[in-house]
Amino acid sequence: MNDKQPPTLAEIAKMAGVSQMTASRALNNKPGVSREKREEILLIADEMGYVVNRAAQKLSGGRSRIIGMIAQLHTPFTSELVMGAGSAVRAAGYELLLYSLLGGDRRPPTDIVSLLQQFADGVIAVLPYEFDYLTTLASARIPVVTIDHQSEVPDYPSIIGDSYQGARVATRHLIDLGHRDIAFVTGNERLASARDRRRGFEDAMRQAGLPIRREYIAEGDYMQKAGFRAGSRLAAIKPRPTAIFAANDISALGVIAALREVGLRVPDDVSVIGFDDIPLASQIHPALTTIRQPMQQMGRSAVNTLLALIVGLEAPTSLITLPTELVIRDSTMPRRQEGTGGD
Amino acid sequence: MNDKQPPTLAEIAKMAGVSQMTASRALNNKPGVSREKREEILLIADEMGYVVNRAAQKLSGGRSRIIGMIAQLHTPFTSELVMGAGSAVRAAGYELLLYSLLGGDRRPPTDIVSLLQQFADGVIAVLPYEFDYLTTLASARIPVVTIDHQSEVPDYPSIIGDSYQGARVATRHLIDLGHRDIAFVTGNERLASARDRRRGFEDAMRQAGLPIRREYIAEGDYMQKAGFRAGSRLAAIKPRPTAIFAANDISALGVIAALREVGLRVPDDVSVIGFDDIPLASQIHPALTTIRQPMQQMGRSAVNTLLALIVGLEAPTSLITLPTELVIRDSTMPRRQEGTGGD
DNA sequence: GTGAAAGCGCTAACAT
DNA sequence: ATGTTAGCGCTTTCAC
Repeated sequence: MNDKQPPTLAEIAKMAGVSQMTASRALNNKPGVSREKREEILLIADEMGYVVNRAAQKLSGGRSRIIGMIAQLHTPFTSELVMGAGSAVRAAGYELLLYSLLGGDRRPPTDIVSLLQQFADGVIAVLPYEFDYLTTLASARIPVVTIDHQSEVPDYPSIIGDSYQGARVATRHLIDLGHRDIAFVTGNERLASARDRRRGFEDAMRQAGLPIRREYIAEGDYMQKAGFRAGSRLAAIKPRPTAIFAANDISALGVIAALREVGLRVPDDVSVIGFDDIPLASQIHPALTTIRQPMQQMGRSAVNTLLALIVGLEAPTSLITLPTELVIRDSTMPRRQEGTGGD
Repeated sequence: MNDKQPPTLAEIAKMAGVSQMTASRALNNKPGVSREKREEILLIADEMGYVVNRAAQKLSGGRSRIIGMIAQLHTPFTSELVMGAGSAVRAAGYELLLYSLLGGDRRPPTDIVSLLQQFADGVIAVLPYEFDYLTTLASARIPVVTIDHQSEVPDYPSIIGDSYQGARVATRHLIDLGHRDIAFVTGNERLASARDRRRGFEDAMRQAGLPIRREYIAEGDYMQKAGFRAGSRLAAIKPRPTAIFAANDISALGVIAALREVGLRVPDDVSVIGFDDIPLASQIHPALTTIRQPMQQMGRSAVNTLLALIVGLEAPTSLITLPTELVIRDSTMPRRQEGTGGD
């Protein structure tokens, strides 16, 4: 381990024969330095391998040029969010630091957010909790933007995919294929997106004049395990649904696995449609019909909204809704005419 | 946005009628404070919602109790690592902050690591690069532990799964099933794990007296896309391999998708075995036979090694190799006796 | 255009 | 057991 300490601003300044402030201004691209000096300072800093200490930068009241993000990272959905946010952040000369909620976390991550606030200029929150937890936050010293998490009275700007419309379109797709016995696997209904998808499903059914059977609404939570349980339950009901709309792709995978376990084929026996269009959706067999949500773009929008807030601009709107889109693949097909649904 | 600034140590100290240092000692569980005062200080801090500013803490030479981790987060493998590391870190009263390498990143993340070092007491690196990049690091002011990334001359302690043994066992499994025409899809060979798996494959083949055909070694990089390409290529070779060993599960998924696309069935026409045992492996169809790597435990080991280093202990060993294990599921089966492999 | 002083919130080191 | 001093690396004033 070579332990030569990294150079500090003071050292760079001394080498360049200027004051710390001048060096600081030069390195931060701020006015008030002659072109000559600026170039020399930059050169020296580069040669010395100078890297600004962002902790000190932030502590002294400046910008750290870091965006914090808090999310349950081990899902394809948040992975895509991170990729989108990451590229947007870099394009703006910032860096993204992440905090991952663990699976079982139920507690409000209050101190985590304040931790992030100590380092970052803004934070993006993707929380699988009721909104209350967020508003409980000790203080919002820096801007916060949420994804997939709008509240009725938005305290923070939010980016969401159009879950309601997407769910309607998904349901409509199934109906157009001739299905009438359609089941729904809910998401984590502490999240508005899950409630919206359910509403979308129900409204579409109603508008088609189709009944919404209580047993056909199976509880899920956006995770595969619950999707599997829901699928098992639904497979056992008589008459069995001929189509299932799962609130997201991950739970659709669970549903499909459960269906298979009892010998049902997808889509021949049961059509399945998901939501999100995670990368995996197109890779599995059968390729999943789903509603595409522009996840990477959601990450980017969150960053851009945050960046605007950091610079002091008001957020253009407090709720940005991005459109969703039906992607038809192989897991849905027209209802079979024989009395399949029955038994 | 309520903007009451969070209280500082100074305020807590004043409220408790003690000096800052006493408050600091009390809050950090350090000796030198009477039980009475300590309790009062803790109480006040709690009531005021005091949260230590870790940036300041670190800057002043203390511990921030943060572990940094840098990895390409959007893979199931690293997700598991993060979960393991996250739980270990919490158990020790630390927090984990992550930096995600983006897909296309080729450049050495030098300044990122130094960024992390400014905040954290130690960093875990999972780098999809040659080791050189890491050693290039400006300075190692704080301990660094790597996962899946040992070098020949380890500068940093490393945690790895036993890729060589695992690959031998995987290959042996295929051989025991009667396969002779066995193909191998490589991993990202800039990583030692990928090279080890290839060696394990080759040694097992050799020891069984089986030939290693050049065309049966298809280049991959641990990602699904490359797995798909490899699968397509292998499917077209005559005689076609009757079994394929993919260097990790993700590329095995790609292989399977490619096989399916040309009408081949898994495992009936071609057996496929992966490596890692990501959660998805058991969920897809057919459930994937694979070599289990204790990913969460690898994350935990990395944290514990790091923690020891932080406390000043020497790392017990500089290379911790965790055992791997064969998990037989449905994607492999005995070679069919009819002249299948041929055409 | 440049610099000096002060301080962000905290903790080591050295008092007492 | 407790307090005082100094300083981490930087940026904000406010000078010139």
